[in-house]
Formats: sequence, C-alpha cells, structure tokens
Amino acid sequence: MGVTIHDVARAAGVSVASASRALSGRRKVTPEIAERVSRAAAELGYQPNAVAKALRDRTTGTIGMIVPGIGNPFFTTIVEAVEHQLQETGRDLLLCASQYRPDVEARRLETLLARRVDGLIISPCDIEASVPAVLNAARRVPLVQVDRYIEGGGADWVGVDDDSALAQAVEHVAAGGARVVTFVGSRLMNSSARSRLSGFERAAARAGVNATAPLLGEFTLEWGIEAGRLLLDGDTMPDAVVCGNDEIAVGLVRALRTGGVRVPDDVSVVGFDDVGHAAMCDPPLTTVRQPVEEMAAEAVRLLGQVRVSDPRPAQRVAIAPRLVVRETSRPVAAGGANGMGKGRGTA
Amino acid sequence: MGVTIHDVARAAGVSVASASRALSGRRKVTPEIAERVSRAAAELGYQPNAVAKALRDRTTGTIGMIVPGIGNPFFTTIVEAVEHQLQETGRDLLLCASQYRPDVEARRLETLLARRVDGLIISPCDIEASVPAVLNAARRVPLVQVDRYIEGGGADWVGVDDDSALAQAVEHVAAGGARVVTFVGSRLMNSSARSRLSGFERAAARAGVNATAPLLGEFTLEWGIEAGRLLLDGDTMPDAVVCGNDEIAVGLVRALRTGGVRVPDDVSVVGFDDVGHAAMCDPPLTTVRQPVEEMAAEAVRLLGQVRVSDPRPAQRVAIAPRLVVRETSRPVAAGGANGMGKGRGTA
DNA sequence: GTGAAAGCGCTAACAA
DNA sequence: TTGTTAGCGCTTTCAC
Repeated sequence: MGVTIHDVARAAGVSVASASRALSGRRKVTPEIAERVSRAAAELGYQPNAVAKALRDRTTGTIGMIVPGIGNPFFTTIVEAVEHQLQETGRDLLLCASQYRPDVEARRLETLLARRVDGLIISPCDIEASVPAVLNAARRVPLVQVDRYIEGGGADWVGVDDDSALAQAVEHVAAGGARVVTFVGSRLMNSSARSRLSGFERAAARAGVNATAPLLGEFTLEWGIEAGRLLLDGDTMPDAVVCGNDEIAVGLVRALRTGGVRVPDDVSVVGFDDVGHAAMCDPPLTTVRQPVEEMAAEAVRLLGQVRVSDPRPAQRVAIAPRLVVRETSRPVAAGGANGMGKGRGTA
Repeated sequence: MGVTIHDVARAAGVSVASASRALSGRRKVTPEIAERVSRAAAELGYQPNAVAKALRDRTTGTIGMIVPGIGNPFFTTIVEAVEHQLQETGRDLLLCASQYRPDVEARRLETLLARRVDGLIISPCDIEASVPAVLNAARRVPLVQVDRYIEGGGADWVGVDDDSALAQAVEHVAAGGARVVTFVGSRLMNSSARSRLSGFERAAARAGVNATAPLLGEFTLEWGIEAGRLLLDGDTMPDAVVCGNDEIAVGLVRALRTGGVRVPDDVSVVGFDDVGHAAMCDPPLTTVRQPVEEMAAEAVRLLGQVRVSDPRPAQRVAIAPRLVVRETSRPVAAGGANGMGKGRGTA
C-alpha cells in the first residue's frame, strides 16, 4: 500500500511533474510518455491520493449534509436524491444526523467544516436554536437549506411551496363538501411546522371553510393516533383533516376507523410528503407529494452558484407540489356541501 | 477563512510546534503557553484543517459505506445505526449508493479508497459480480460486509442468523397449525435471498411441514402483490406464507385479502426485517426483527479489529434475530392442525 | 519544554 | 514539452 506518484514517475523514467500531467491529462505530454506513465501506473496499481490532492487544491470534492434523522423516510428520500445528484458530478457525500438536537447539529457542522467540505446541505432541526451555527457555517462555505430553514432568512433555501400545497389540500376537501376542517401538525419548533400551519389557515380563509383549532404535536404516527382520539372525544368531528405529514395522517386514519368513523365517507384525511408508504398503506392516502428529486437537484445546483466571498441576497426556491388524490378523501361533491358536516357517522 | 496554525503561533508568540502541542494537548507545554495559544486560537477563530492532518497522519477519521439503495428502509436503518456508532468515536460517514449495480459499486469503492477512508462497510449488491471489487478493496483497507455478502467468504461479515430466523418463523406457523407453507422471496442474486431460502427449506424439513415450491421475484411490494395473485390462481392455497422481507409480506397480505382470503384466519403471513412500517401497517405484521443496532455496532467494532497487513481468517458474525408476533399469523393452535389447510376461505 | 525543519502526496509555477 | 521546486497545513522527530 502506498504507491505514490513518485513511484510511478521513477518506474516510467520521467519526472513527477510529467507523471502528474500524464495522469491528469490536463496538459500536453508526448504520447510516449503518456504511454509509459499509464503503463507504470497500471503495473504498480497506483491510486491517486485524494487527500493530498485536496490539500493542494483546497477542494475536497466532498459535500456535507446534515439532516435531523436519517430514519425519517422524508429525509432519507432527500438524502438519496442528493447523493444521486452528487454522483453525477463526481462528488461524495459526508452524511450526518443531528438527532433533532441543535447542540449535536452545531458540533457536526464544525467537523464538516474542519473536513473542508466544498459545500453544505442542511435541514436545520430548530428554527431558532439552529440559527447561529448555520449562519456561521454559511459564512465559511456555500450552504443551502433544504426543507426546514432557520428564521431570519440569512441563508439559501429550497423546499416545497407550503402555501400552494395547503391550498391544494384545502380546496380539494372543500370541493368534496367539507365545511369544517382541522389541521393536525407538529408543534412550531421548525419552519415546516410553522409554514404549513399558516398556509393552512390562509387557504381555509380563502376557501371559506371553517378552520377549527389546530392540533399540534409531533411528526409521528403516535401523535396521529392521539390526535384521532382527541377528535373522537371532542364534541364536533370535522368534515376533513389536513395533516402536517403522512405519518400523522396514517395514525389518524387508524384511530378514526377504530373509533367507528369512516374515512373518507365521514371525514376526509389528507397527508403530506407522499414518501415511503403513503401509497401502500390501506387505504392508500390522499396526500401532497413533495417534489424531492427536484428539490435535491435544485439544492445541488444552488450550491454551485453560491459565492461566499461575494454575498448576494439569500435565494429562496419554493417548488410547487402536487396533490395526489387516493382513497382517504371524498371525491368532488356533486352539488356543494353534502350536509353531513357535523356529527359522527355510524360505522 | 484560512487561519492556520502558523497564524495562531505567531499571534501567541510561540513556534508552530508549541502551538500544535498546546492545541492537541498531547504533549507537555507550560501552562502559560497553553493559555496564550488557546486564547489566540479563539480570537482568530482558528479551525484545524482535517485534510492536512489526514495527510500527515495517514488517517482520515472517515469510514466509507456502500449500500445498494439508500431508499430501501432496511438499508436506511443500518446506515442510521452505523452513522450513530461512528459519531460516538468521532468519525464521519462517507455514504454511497451502488444502485444495485456492480459496476457503480466498483467505481464507488475506488473513489472511497482514493479518499483514504479508514475502513469500509458494504452490503455488496451481487453475490457474484461484486466479488473482485470487494476482495480488492478488502486487501487495502479494513472492510466488513453487512447483511449481504459475496461468495467465497473472503471478507468479514456481520448479519442476521437466517437459519435461526427462518426456524423461528416456520416453527411459529407450524405451531399455529400450518401443514403446507410457501416461501416467497427474491431471486437468488444476493446472499440474503439465498440463505433465507435455504434456511426456510431446512426449517421446514425439521418442523415436518410441507414446503411447496418457492416463489422468487424481487424484494418489493409489487412482487408481493403478484405472488399473492399467483397463490390465488394456483390450485392449492398454503396454510402459511413466509416472506423474504416485509415489503413482500405487505403486498402479499393485500393481494390475498383482496382475493377474499382472510389473513390470518385462512393463511398466516410472516415477514422479515421489522423495519419501517411493519408495525404500523394494517394488520400489523408478524415478522422477524433484524437486530440492526447490534449489527451496526458489531460491524464498527469488527472494523477496528481488522489488520489488513496481518490477515486472519475472515470473521462471520451471525446475530440471532427475534420473531415479533403481531396480527398476520394465527396464534398457537390448541390441538394441532385445524383442518382448514386446503381450500380458500370465504371472506 | 521549546523551536527548526522534514515530510505526508500532490499540482502548478517557473525555468530550461 | 519536460524537470525542479515550492508549498498546501499539519505533526513529530531531532536538537537544544
């Protein structure tokens, strides 16, 4: 182990400079030298040392990525798409999980910076607590936020257009006859939670439906189930529920059905993400599909645009999602509201 | 950007050697120098360059990992666990997807080696085609295979004990009264597919149940559905089906139910992995839980044991899994077979 | 205990 | 076109 370019040069009977030039092909060398060098390299099993090259070039060909949790299917999908984009351009992915904790996030940011990544893609775990570390990192290296972002708008971002997303969801259930609709999401510690809720409220106002008090917990199946029970125990059951993600929606549907409420006959449920098993759960979930591939491509593209030295206004790219209608929502009502807004169905 | 240890040394009025010693704390320096250096470092915002350190130390503190696909929830779970293990020891993860293609896999292996990763964790995509690249890599750097492995046993491996797994699954359905059982898995291009099928056959023989011809396709929901249809169209419906992974099982259950076969009343279905949504699908899946955390911990531990220079026999660590009984399998029969082995139930 | 200097492997000036 | 050499930033002998 450890055949260097010096060894290759010696074996080929040329200088290291010629060997380097021949190997990289970026400068002219006589065909004969090129031949001798590549033969020597092959015989010795030479493999360039990317670390040395990185030190010399001040470029590692490496992108750091930090997501709250790798296990979350939504982030997994983004990671996969980003990795794919990077492969196209010959770069590699240094992946970290912040475990939803701003302190570990800050630490990971430091080590990634120490490794001299060429850029950073991050989904900050906390809209407030993540601010200093993210802003500091953005000052040192091209950085783009994906999905979640920090408050204040100091760094580039690419994500889904939550307003459009919630508008589609609300209009869809309204068209199905819903008059009273509830939003079930997550507590407002991250940007997605916030913008989805406000998107929902705006959309509800615009569509003229009655938005009841939102139920806010976690982005988990468990919370979906609990929210379902809360609805069951409350005195009015909405005509439709719009959820902050698919996990919540699946849990909610389950709890509702267990409680004797029919979905979609009694209440329509709409999810968010369309990642993982939304299509394969039973019944298949009506949900808003995040344009993950586009988001990843855009993030990688943006990374190439950013010049840390010459700060321009932070870019915000919101990609319009698409509502995917499946079987947890009522189809468009024939003649407006169908009159069964209040009251619980008898299963 | 770009404050080096020289800058720190100058600011502190000491030599770079002292600065280095003070910063690393690995060698004695007078308290006063230690103080001056750390103050200077803080004021200048000094951040050590991990690339330079790696070049000098011939150690990057980086582990490369290659899985067939990041999107597959099983691999995602392993990746997450590995990343977590590495964080504990201050190392970082360079993650790649081979996209189930041996050529891509070989290329990724090369770039990871060029980056001088300290070790490699891989789940080879093809039991045969992956051999040369994996063996070659193992010759250069500590390498451990997780889950899938290449034939010939030339490299360390950690995974689940498929024999134990299938034995538990088969004995469970047998105890529930099943006499005829079918295995639905994937075509035999990777080690998991092979060893699960052979584990199944051994277990069936041992348990004295009648194993019908296995159905082999892909590790996907779609294949599960198709296999279900095949069963529906065939002339005998088994009492139980043991699947190669959870996706297949979920698809199979769906197809069977759609076809009017009750699960678990008419046929029991057992999955494999217990990752992702096995617990949250409806009905919750009886499945064999892969000990993913243990596997990841063991893989990282093994990595530390391997000495490329001093080859010892390849280690194989098979971790015993645990059957998780949920609602797609019949409970233990009171008095043996219940007599409805053949024929299709009327839903 | 401290400093000067070599060297990790590579590429790009700069000369020839 | 080719070779010599400096230097990327760091740590660690080796002298003092």
